[in-house]
Amino acid sequence: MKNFIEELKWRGMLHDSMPTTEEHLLESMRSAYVGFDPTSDSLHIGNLVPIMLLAHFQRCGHQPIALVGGATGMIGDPSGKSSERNLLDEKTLRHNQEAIKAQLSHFLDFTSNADNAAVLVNNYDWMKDFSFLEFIRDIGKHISVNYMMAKDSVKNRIGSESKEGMSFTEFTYQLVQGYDFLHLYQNNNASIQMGGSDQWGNITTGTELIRRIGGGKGYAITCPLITKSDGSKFGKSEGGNVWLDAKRTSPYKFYQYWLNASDEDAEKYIKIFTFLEKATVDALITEHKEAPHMRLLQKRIGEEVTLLVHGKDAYENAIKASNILFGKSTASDLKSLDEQTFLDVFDGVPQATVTTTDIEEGLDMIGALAAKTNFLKSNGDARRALKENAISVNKEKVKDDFTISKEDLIADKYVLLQRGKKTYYLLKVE
RNA sequence: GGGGAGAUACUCAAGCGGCCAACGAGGACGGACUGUAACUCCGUUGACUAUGUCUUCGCAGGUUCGAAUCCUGCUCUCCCCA
Repeated sequence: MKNFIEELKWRGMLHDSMPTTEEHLLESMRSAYVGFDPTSDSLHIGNLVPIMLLAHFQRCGHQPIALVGGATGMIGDPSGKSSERNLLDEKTLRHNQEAIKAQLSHFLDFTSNADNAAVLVNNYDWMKDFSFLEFIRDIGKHISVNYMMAKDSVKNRIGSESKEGMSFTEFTYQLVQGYDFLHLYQNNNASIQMGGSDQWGNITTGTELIRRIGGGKGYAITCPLITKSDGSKFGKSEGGNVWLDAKRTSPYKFYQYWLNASDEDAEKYIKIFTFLEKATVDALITEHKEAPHMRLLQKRIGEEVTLLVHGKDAYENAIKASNILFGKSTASDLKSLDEQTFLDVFDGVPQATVTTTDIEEGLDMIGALAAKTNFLKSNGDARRALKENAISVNKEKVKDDFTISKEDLIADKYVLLQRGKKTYYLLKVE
């Protein structure tokens, strides 16, 4: 049995654990669970850390349990600034649960016959028939309000600086989550709950219940919350969350998110988000430091994580797309792309439509940039940009005397316009 | 209620009768450099049928050959005294 705690330590994934957790894990196979919020049908990379906790846990020979918080998701965890939750109907809940399981199965083995095959549970299943009266009698009785009030998640909300206050529902959250732990302890033999360091308070409420009601011992392991060296929030790009679902965040953008990590962050990420061995990671870091401009670390993280989440084809397309946007690709590279990949790459780029007649007559650059498309705000702006040598058609710099003709079409209907290095416009011919 | 100062482009801020599409700084964008980074350097930053024309300096009038600039009224902002 591999030492899970050791593994977490060198990866920088251990924030805190209860005393004797390590011994408990070394004794025999154990089961640990992590909760996921099913308010959406996709996880995002913010969920990746707890996922990796479970994945490493399984690789160390233990059994991971993924808990979908159908019940708790309705309440809203007061740790952090959750806004009011919408109630999910059961159909949506089940749909989300299946989608989440599909994503988790890239990291966890649900199907093997081994003892430590992963399990997915939904707390809605045991909470939905639990009446309020039963709950306050059987569970609430064992935990004092004083104990609950001492938690940071509660203190922060009822202190005098807090303007918001907190509803009874939110206050109850820790009890419900705590009960999950007790339930899994009794029914799934789960003795450990893992989560982000903000979950410590909620987890200990669970171990408290296990001690008082179950007469046993529960353990807690938390991991640090991931930060970025520039202070911005991990897992967000301009467009919002970076999702694991390719429909929400294209594999190309997903790959780019990792590639754009700073050197400092990359050293942390490669330990946390890949399964690479310590020796490999150390070698990579040394190599990276010798030639930081090669960005070996970022590329490797992007590769490992994209392969894991989206698979080989998607990863290769992401590389191809990256080379087209940032590498020295040519018009012929562009034309070799099939239409779907082309559209994926330029997803979100401003588009405009011109007629086939425009192209047949030869579309001049002023028309293509401003007069007919409004990509730039005036004809003068377009002239200026041309004079600055800033405009490319299909990745090749053009002057103001250039006209777009049939030969420039990609997949027979697109022309890629570009101002400077990063600003793209897509001209569609109909 | 009385007195004073002000309103200029994305922001700050010069200009106080012709040389003003309006100094300068920041931002933004582009070019060179670079690691799809940072820094640095250079350029662009009202519109257009463009060595020219048109529309802009709180709003509306007026004086003048000529107004961002002077005058009158209005709107708004800030400050001081009551």
